[in-house]
Amino acid sequence: MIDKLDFLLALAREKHFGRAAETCGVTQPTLSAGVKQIEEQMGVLLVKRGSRFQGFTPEGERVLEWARRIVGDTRAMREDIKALRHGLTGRLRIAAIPTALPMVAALTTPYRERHPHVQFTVLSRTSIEILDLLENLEIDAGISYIENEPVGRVNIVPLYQEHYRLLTSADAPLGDRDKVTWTEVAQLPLCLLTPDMQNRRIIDRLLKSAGAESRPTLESNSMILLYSHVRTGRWASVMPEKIAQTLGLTETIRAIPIVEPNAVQTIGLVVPRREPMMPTTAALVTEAKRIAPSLA
Amino acid sequence: MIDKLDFLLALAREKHFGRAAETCGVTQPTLSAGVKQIEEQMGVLLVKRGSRFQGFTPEGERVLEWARRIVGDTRAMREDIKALRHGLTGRLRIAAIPTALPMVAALTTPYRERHPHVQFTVLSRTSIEILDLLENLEIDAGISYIENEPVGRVNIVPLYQEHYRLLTSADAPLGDRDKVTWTEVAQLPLCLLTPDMQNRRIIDRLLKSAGAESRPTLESNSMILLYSHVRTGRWASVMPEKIAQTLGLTETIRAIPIVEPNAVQTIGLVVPRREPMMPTTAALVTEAKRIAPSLA
DNA sequence: CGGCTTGATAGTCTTTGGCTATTAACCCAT
DNA sequence: ATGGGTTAATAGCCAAAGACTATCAAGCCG
Repeated sequence: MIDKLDFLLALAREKHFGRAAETCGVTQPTLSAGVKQIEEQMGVLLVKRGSRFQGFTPEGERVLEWARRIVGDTRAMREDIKALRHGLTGRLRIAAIPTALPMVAALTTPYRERHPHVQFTVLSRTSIEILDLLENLEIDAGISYIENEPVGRVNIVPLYQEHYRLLTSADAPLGDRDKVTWTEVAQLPLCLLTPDMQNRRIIDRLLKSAGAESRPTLESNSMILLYSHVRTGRWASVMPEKIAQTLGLTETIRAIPIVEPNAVQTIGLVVPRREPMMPTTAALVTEAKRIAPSLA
Repeated sequence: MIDKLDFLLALAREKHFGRAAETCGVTQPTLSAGVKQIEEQMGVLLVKRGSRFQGFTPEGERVLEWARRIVGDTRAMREDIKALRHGLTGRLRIAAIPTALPMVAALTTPYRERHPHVQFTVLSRTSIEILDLLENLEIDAGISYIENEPVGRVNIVPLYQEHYRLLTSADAPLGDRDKVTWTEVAQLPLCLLTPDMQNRRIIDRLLKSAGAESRPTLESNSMILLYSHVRTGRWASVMPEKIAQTLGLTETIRAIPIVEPNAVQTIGLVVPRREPMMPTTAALVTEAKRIAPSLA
């Protein structure tokens, strides 16, 4: 029964019977039969069919919600019992927005001190994708913006605040300043993240509210790429303070506070709202609460 | 898998392999094998054995908690989908403390107006038993005292307040009074519920704090029995106002307010804390919230 | 020590679940 | 239109799981 619900989750992820079957480690006919069996038990069609996958019926969507809970709880139970016997083990899957990646180490390092047998997988994703992955049980925790609070069934632990800096060469325009305004920043040719990243949308909003338009000269979804351009001394970018520090400032590259307004965004840990949590996830929440004050 | 978890729940209820198997509709070896299989999957002994059932190991208790959630959610899912198709159907299982039984009709009657296809099972139980039944998924909702708030994973909807009355014949001692004190009441030979009922324990506490001892002449777990004694005119009892009204006052039997103190206990609906709830249970909560003000 | 209760074990049979191979429906490009 | 390519359903087969009956072993109690 639970395996069949898992089939359904895979189908929701992949939107394709064959691929869903593959991720479940079964063949396509097996997955088809499994889905059909749930439909018979429920007495309703759950999947809209027609020679190819066409999405779920309303009942199907509802069953999916339940399936996420049930499958999630089942896995959590297994982990829970395993932790009772062997301490914390297994793999903790985390996804973080690119600008938060440098802060992940602040979480994983003390975590590993306490629980050396836990392995980590850390993915760089957009804030939207993170919520999606959480929902589909593909990650155990996310690190993302937490302003628009409760999007879905998640719990939130604030971690730190993003402050924005203009990254530029000391001898470039504005490079000698102690602080700059958003209006001034808007005049520069910038390297920014692509618009699917919330960081970019936040910066766009700030530029716009300063009366300027966002017209970045270069877009990328990689902070490394943005930074390597800035390092040449010929480009400028806007980055959160923490990541700018981590990437390392040289004598020639400066990170200048941007004011008017002195914008702030809160970044936090996002975990599935499940009671109790998986033990590995619970330990991550504990760690987050522990270190949050020291990051403030 | 889910069936096996259900075996485990049955075993927790019955504390006996044979009887548990019977309630699950399987034979004893089948249940034994099922339990053993979960133990193998988890890699831990869950049940303490020794020629007869001796309770659960700590890991077993933990698995039980998860099993309750998972099995409960699975049933809720089935009900949920069924409700989407056929409207609300099925059986709603309620347990209430004896003194609250007359109020159940205030809930079931409007409920039935809206959802005529739902059938009811209403049990009279002690407040302790109600929490136990809720925990073990044997009832969908309870009606009980809600003072010592969150005992376990439940949600609560206040319904009304119990006020205490002395039930006695008009020509018996105190029978002509407009109100009496607890100290006075303590002097009478009373018919009260048995001490396993919380109502009795509350009354005992009130009598004690009035400096008197509780020495009921007659104890029973049935309100009907208590009332039938009072009706003879030779006995007296202490009952909540609502049930006294329902049982019917005659010209000779009076319900006299008891003061010093004018004690009050809140009675409420208690449902499993599950998100979302079973649709039939959710409808009951809606109904409870609707009628609560009119009972105040 | 012997009968009774309770849970485990053995042996048999049915059901379920998974696989491969094939078919049917549809999309689309020629 | 028509034929190739894709995608899900169906058929047929086999292995594994699950459930039942019958029996056994360990305690318990008189």
